[in-house]
Amino acid sequence: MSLIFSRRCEYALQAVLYIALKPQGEMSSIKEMTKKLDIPYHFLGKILQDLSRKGLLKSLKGPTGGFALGMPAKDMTLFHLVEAIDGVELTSKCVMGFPECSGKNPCAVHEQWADLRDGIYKMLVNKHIAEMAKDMKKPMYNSISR
Amino acid sequence: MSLIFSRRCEYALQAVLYIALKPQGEMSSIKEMTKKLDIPYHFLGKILQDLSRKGLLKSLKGPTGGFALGMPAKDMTLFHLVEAIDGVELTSKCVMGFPECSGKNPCAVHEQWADLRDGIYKMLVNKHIAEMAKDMKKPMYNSISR
DNA sequence: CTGTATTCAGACTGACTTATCTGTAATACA
DNA sequence: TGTATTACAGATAAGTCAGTCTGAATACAG
Repeated sequence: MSLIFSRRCEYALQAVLYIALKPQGEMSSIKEMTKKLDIPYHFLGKILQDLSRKGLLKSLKGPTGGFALGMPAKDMTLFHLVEAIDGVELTSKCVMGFPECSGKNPCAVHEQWADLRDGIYKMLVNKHIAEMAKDMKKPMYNSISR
Repeated sequence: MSLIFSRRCEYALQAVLYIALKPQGEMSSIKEMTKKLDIPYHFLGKILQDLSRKGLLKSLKGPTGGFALGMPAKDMTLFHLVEAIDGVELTSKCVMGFPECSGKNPCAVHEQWADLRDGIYKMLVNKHIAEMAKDMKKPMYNSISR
C-alpha cells in the first residue's frame, strides 16, 4: 500500500494491452511478453491462465501457441479486468473502513470520497481496451512482432 | 486489494478522530477505543505508538494516561496521517505500474488517472481533522466519555 | 511506599501476495 | 513419428500485513 491496483493486476493490464496491439490472428507467448514487459515468467503465466479460465483471454498450446483476446477489444473494459483480478470493492466500500457507511450514517469523508469513487468507477467502466491501446505510447509496445 | 487504505490506516483514522472528539484535556485509552471502535487491542496499541513516535499524537502512561492529539486539530490533515502510515505513493505512481509515466511517455490511462489522482490529493491535503470530526455522524462516536 | 492502570517493546503466528521451480500435457512441424 | 515449443499444474519459498502474546517500564491514586 498504498497503490490502487495489485502487482498482479498491473501485470495483467500491461499484458492484455500487449496482446491487444498484436495484428489480428497472431498470438502472444509468455516468453515474448516477459522479455518485452519485464514481468517474471511463471508469475505472468499464472495471471494469464487465470484470465483464460475466466474467458477474457483465449489460449493455445504448442509452437505457434500463446494468448489472444477472448472478446473484441471494444467490448472488454478496464472493469472486466480489474474485477477478475483484484475485485472492485474499491467502488463500494467505505474509505475509512466502517462496515456501514451511508448518507444517513456518513463517515468523515463520505461526501468527498463518493465523488472520487464515482469518477474511478466511470473510468473503469467506460475505458475499453481498444481505446487504451490507442492511447498507449510506451516504447516497449512499439515493435510488436515475434 | 483493492482498497484505497490499509487496515492499519483505516484504524488509525478511526482512532485519531475518536481522540479529536474528546473534550480538551482528556485523554483516550486503548482499552476504551478498542471497545467503542471494535479494533484489536494490541494492534491498535502498535498503531498509536507509531503515530506518537512521529509526533502526531502525545501519549502518557499510568492510570489517567492515554493519547491526545500532538497538534491542533485544524493543523492535522488526512495527508499527515496517511503519509505516516501507508505512504502517499498513490499520489505519484503510475496506475498501470510502469516505472516511468509522463505526458511524453503516457500509459493507457494517464490523462484520466491524473485528474482523479489530483482529486484524491486535494482531498488528503485540504481535509483536516477538525472538519472531519464535525462531519462524522457515526453512533459509536456519540457518547464520548470514559 | 505500594498497588494498579496504562503505554511500550519484542517475539511470535497465520494468511496473503509475489514470486520460483519442476514437471506434464498439448500442438505444430520436420 | 519424433522433437521442439508452448501452455498448464502443483509444490515451495520469501516478504509483507494483520493480529496475538508476554512481559517490562512508567506514572498516578491511595
